[in-house]
Amino acid sequence: MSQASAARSRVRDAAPLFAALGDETRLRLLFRLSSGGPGSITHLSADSPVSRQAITKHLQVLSEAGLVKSSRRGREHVWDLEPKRLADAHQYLDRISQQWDDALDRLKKLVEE
Amino acid sequence: MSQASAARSRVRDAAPLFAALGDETRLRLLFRLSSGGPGSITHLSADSPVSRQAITKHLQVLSEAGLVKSSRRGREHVWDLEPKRLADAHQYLDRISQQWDDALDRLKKLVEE
DNA sequence: TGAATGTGCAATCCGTTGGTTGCATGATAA
DNA sequence: TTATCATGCAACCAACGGATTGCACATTCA
Repeated sequence: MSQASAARSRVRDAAPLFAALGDETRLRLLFRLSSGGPGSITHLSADSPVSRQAITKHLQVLSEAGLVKSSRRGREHVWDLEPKRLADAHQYLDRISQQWDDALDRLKKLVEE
Repeated sequence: MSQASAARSRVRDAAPLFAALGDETRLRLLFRLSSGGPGSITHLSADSPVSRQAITKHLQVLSEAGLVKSSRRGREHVWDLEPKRLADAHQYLDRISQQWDDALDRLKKLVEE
């Protein structure tokens, strides 16, 4: 795979991931899950100002982005974090800032010569 | 400030930041700026499949999120990265994964007792 | 001055999204 | 078995977002 097409597929993977993080309700859900542990939909929507259905939809979005996963326990659906995916987001940011630092270095050397 | 309200204001700050990152065209712009250095609107939109106006709007969004800044040079507007803001995004992710690790530790100790 | 270049502004379009409400279904506990 | 509780499904709505086009304005260069 060429460098350019690798960059394209990175972007295609990263955009929905960040988009999923780009909503207050969803971020609150993530904070809630990371501090309070796994929980059912009803449980999670009890802490929230919006309706249960809204929470369901948000969990769906987070799930499609790979940030959470669910498992059945009796009649409940219990949702939990998927921390690997957070690490992915980290990596994308690293990649950008690394490129940036490299570019600055090149510029610096160019000026110093 | 209480812990809860600090968390709320973090969320309010982080959501638009991630939302700005959650678009393919904008991510490509960031990669382009981080690897190719600063550039004018016309320059940046030359590399892109979408129109110049679209690029302008995206730069506006990135600017409101604090990820880029512009300066005039003659009749051009030159846009550049604002790397501090990338570091902010890093921090938010750190906070979530840290909380998660802490929660896991607590759970572990609870089970071990 | 006049032509070319870089940008901004405004209107418009259409798909997506965040949210709601109402009802149906499926599992559990008394 | 019959309430009850946790979800799912569907329709609907208002607002937002990404993109386009057309035109105006400002700056520069010949």
